[in-house]
Amino acid sequence: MKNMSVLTEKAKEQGLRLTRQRKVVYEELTKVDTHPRAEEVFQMVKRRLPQVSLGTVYRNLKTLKEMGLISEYKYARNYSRFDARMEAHNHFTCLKCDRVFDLLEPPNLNFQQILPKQSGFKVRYSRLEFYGECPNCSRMNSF
Amino acid sequence: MKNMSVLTEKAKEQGLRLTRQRKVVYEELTKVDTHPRAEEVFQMVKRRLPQVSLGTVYRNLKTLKEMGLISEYKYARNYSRFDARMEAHNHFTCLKCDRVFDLLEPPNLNFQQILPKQSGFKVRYSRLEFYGECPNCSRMNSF
DNA sequence: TTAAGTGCAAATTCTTTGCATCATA
DNA sequence: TATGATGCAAAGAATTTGCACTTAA
Repeated sequence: MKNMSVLTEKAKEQGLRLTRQRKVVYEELTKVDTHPRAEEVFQMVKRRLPQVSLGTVYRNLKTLKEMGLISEYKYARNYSRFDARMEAHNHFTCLKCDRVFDLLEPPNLNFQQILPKQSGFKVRYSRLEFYGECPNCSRMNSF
Repeated sequence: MKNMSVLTEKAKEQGLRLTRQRKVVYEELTKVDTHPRAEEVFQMVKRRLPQVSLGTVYRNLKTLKEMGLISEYKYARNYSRFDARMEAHNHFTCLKCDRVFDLLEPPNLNFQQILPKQSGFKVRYSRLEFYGECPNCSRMNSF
């Protein structure tokens, strides 16, 4: 699993230990593309490490984020969702089933179209979030 | 103040009462363009109605949102920000001073560029959020 | 008059943290 | 073996809610 070598590398690089808990949190997060919440990650990790605590999961999610290996999204809900996919991409949140989908097509946004060059705003990053019905919920036509 | 007649209208329309607290919450929110948090709205309202409670402010923000008179933004923080400006617009969040600016230029986004027509995703609305340095913090050049 | 709305405080939800102990490097 | 990480439980921060009282319509 090449993902693990990235983790090992980064950990050594930053003088951090590679504990079983940290490894499993990262492994489980790379397995899914559902942008799980901390509680959901906790449940996934718990299946493999029954003794793990929620606090440890929170601490490792924070550490992995600081290592640049995962992203945290706080948009549109009162809790965070986590994602091990690090390429720039957009999200589609289904208002019905609450799932978050990745939209991998590049956004192709022209910032200058929106932010005039002389405005003085320096964009570090941007996020484009879509909300609506996913194909599955849309098909059931019961919105 | 024409904003108030909108409130009166909507309230009558939906069989809701127009209490002093509800009125002042809305009035204060229309006065600012700083996207205040619930606690900040509470402080603004408290200056005019010292007896008001935080719970009442939360309840009224929720009600006003349901009335379609204000918007709630939960992006990027663990708390909400509220806004009485209802036209579609984008936001710029300064990573340094944490202020949120309105960007009124229309986004001019072509959804189909990002979401292929046949994808099955039905977009209800989208949000484009910029993050970076505002003109003021950018000028101080100390990021 | 009467039910929607309020004030107050307690409860909920998500997240962080202090501390004694554990285990990686 | 030294110290970064863990488990546990308690604390925090933002928000919601139950209940008796108030007030707009």
